[in-house]
Amino acid sequence: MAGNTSTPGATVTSRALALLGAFDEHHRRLTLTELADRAGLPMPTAHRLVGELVAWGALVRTSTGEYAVGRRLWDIGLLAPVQTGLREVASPYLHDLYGATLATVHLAVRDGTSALYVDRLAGHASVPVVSSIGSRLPLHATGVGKVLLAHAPLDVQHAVLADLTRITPYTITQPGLLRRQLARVVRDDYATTTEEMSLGGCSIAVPVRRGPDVVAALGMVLPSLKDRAKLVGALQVAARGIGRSLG
Amino acid sequence: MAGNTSTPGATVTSRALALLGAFDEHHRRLTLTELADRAGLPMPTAHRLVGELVAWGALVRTSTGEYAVGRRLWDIGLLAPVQTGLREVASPYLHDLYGATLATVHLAVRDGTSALYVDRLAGHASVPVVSSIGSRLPLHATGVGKVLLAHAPLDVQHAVLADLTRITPYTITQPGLLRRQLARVVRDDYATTTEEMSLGGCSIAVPVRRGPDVVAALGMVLPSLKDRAKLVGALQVAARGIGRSLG
DNA sequence: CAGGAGCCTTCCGCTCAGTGGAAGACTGTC
DNA sequence: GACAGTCTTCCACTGAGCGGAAGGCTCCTG
Repeated sequence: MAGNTSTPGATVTSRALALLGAFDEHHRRLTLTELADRAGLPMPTAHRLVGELVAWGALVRTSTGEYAVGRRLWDIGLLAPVQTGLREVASPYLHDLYGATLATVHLAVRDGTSALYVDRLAGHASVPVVSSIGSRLPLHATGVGKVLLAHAPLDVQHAVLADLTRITPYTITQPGLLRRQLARVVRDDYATTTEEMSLGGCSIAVPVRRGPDVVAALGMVLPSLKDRAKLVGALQVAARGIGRSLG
Repeated sequence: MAGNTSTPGATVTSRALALLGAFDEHHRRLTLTELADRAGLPMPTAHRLVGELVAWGALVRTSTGEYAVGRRLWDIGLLAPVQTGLREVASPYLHDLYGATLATVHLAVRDGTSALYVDRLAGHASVPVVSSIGSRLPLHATGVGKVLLAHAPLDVQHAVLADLTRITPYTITQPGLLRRQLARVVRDDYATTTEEMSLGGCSIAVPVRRGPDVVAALGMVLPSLKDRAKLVGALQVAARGIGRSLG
């Protein structure tokens, strides 16, 4: 829109969105300079656009002069269908599970080749875990991930099996081994991990089905897998309940 | 940006944001026509901007051809400081409370003259309630609202007391009566409502303090207030825990 | 306390990105 | 098969947006 643009072809909208995209889990607060830098915009341009975003409420300026994501974007983000159906429906079941076991409970969906954590419950007594709502973790190293992977299209499985990054010494990095595990996940209808994502943490997960389709995975993180049978039972009851409520 | 604009002075960014702002709790899915209408833009303009927003992931097009808020906006919305501190810290305490009582548990902050629900837990056994995460309800008709109002600046109190809309036959609409209740809330350190927001639902709420400041309110919704003393105790223990964790 | 490094903000002339009416395509409905 | 409702594409006109340059402002540091 301007004569002397340094990057002809870039739209105003794309610049504004680049500013929003400059924020991520590790950059929740940014100065104007950082914002301009991360969005690849000259300072004056960033300054003007950021001013508009702040005026609207997409961003806020903190008392320290830094910028953060604003409440209005938070509002609108919550309207995303990511949760509207699934999360809303699953919420009571997650609480039930949490109440019964006091372990960290997770609800995740597959987003490309990652597991996207849609909801998470963690109490005081729970094992500390790395996930948080909205975070993405690899499919091959988490309980919910293995469930989602086992029921994913073949091209996704191939892509994931071709790149098994090691996270802990116990992470499975051999495609053949993981492939056999996935077959077992389909057969037994649940998956487990043992310190594959974080040391000291094990997990169990089951698929959530809407009709015949696996739409999500429900899992929990524990210090050990000793009560496996009981936990799988509890998870499956909750998963069926969620599936039924999804209609 | 354009020669023949119908509304000179409006920036591209403001138009794009207007499109995002077209979504709200009651309009989670919109057709292009509705979007253009609600954003006050001509169809072709809306079409082009929406295309960019979809390409970036701010919006998604559903299988029915309607538009909804996209996953990427959801991601970024979650980074808002609204929850980062408070919600994260409070989460385990809410679960503890839920586990102990199985009632709907709420965490709210004051946003202007409304109570903004930052988190909510509801199980199967709980009374059905209107609130959901991200929703705003009036300060004068909810338990958490009364707590927040009682500790709000005087100008906010005046503004709210001047406009007490009736929601149920039991909603308090007399300023004098509410004023006396607020004094009691400050004295007793908890608030109650009886079918003032929704018929069949009562609530109890207590303030969450960070040092001397009331930063949030913690409440629960129940079919009756019979175990009031015990519930207030549980809420206050949780509220103090949250306050302490906030440092 | 001068000098300087890093921030942020304002200014302003150039120009191309953005605009939206008009027209066309693609549904479903009677 | 006409029609009403959606959505999509086209294109000539132009003012909104661009960003280099310059000016503030706030901390440092010697």
